[in-house]
Amino acid sequence: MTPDPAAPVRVRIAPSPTGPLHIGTARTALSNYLHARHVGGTFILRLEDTDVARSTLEFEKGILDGLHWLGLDWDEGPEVAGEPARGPHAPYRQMERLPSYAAAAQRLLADDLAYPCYCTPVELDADRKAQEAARQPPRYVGRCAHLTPEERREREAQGRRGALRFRVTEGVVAFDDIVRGHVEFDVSNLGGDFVIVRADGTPLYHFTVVVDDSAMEITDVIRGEDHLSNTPKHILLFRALGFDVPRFAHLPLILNPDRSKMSKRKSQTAIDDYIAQGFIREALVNYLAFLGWSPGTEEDVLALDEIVKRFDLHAVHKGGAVFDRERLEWLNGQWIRRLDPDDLVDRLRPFVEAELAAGRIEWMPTDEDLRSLLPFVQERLPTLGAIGDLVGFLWVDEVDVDATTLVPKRWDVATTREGLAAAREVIPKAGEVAFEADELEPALRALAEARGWKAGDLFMAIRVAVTGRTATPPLFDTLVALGRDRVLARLDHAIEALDAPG
RNA sequence: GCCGCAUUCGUCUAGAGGCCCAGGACACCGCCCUCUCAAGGCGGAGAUCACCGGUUCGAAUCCGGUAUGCGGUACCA
Repeated sequence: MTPDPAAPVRVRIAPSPTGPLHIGTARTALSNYLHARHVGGTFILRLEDTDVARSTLEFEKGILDGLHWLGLDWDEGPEVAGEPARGPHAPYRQMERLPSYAAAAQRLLADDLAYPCYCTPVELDADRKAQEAARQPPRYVGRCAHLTPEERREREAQGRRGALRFRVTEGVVAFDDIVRGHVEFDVSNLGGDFVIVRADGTPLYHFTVVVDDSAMEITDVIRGEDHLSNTPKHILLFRALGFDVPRFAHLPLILNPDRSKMSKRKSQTAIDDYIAQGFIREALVNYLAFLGWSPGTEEDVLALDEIVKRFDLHAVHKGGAVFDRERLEWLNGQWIRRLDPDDLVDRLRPFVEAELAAGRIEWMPTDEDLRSLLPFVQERLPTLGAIGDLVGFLWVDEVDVDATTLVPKRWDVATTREGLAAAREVIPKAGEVAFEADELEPALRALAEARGWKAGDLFMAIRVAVTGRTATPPLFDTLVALGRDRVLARLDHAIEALDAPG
């Protein structure tokens, strides 16, 4: 019945192209991937696009791109961008597998395990309302369950197209879920005979998932807990079709802060949005893997290959996990700091370009420019998208400085003017031979000491003058990055701003 | 309503009868480092292990019940 424990593991991720790649889908894909790689199994991608009304090619592409971006490569999957389908069970797109569902439906029909149902949406709605009013659980009333062939012909003759309903038998369906253990459902609570093929002939999820999982020889169905209650329907279908029933593993849900199922309404759910903000794949993968699972050690920053080694489906939790963006950001910072500098430059570039496109900076730095900033920028980036806020002042002609922020807390306007003027004199001299931090810092410290100023106050005045802000990377590295001429010009500009009335 | 699942610091988690009057991490607070901001180091606060019974010499860990939450209940997936 269940797969031979020794048989090679085959798992799949089966997204519906009805929206952008969702955090929950990514996590399910990751769990499947981790399990497959951990046990040396096969990871399959199947597109469940039978909801034609909501499925689009753009969403499909977005989901595939997102999965690739995460580094979750599949062994078998549909043809994309000119690449042929991979794997022995093509096609991997359900709308291209219609004949197999039709054949399976035919078998069920022939065996009288399913029947055409001509009930209209209006009738079904009325049934449901009546049941609700009578405080009964909603269930199909069986109006079409026992139509004679003549009655069916009659309806067809009237031009009515029947949906196909699967006959739900009696009894208890039990299975041993890998994460939840033994689970039982009384079939009488399933809501009666359920539709497996729409009146327009397109098959429904509960049906296609069973036909395909069987055809693709899936051994382990790893999916979200929201499918737990659907599982008995699937098992009934597997049995009716004479198929082996796979093992199941239902993952805990990812939750909104209020502990409801994570939703677009209450949380940021699209992977694309996280990418756009500068989260990196290493962090996202690391974070997602640790939602509802832990290696049982005190390690918390782990690369995908290390997670693969440690991953164990049996150790996955049963309880849902709230998505904690703050923790993701921390992990993102951890991973950004671990990035190779050249790699980081490559990843940063699109975000700098975005700053330019948004008009927040005025020109593009070169890769060398970017690279030279890394020693003091890398550890200050919680996300790649923070680059503009951090050092955007480097790539504009002038910065806005207002007299109030220019004056350090312990200083007054006159001292500030004096300090900046003195710095204006000292800096070019100190930097004459080499405009470097090692030259500038001692000179400015000496200046502060000579005047009896606290170095921090002088530095703050200079910082605001040349960057327009009070929080920046270390001052001397910043001065070097700006270059002598721009430093002097901005100092002059700041002194003018102090002199300006108001 | 019915069915199912779940419940350890605010959050993610460690824990599989004595090592736990519960450990780590994020966030928070303080100190150190320090030119600001980060990063880093050190320390602090934070969980009567949902509750009530039971089993046991001993329970976060086993059993039963209760509560609460969540999921499902579509000709969506």
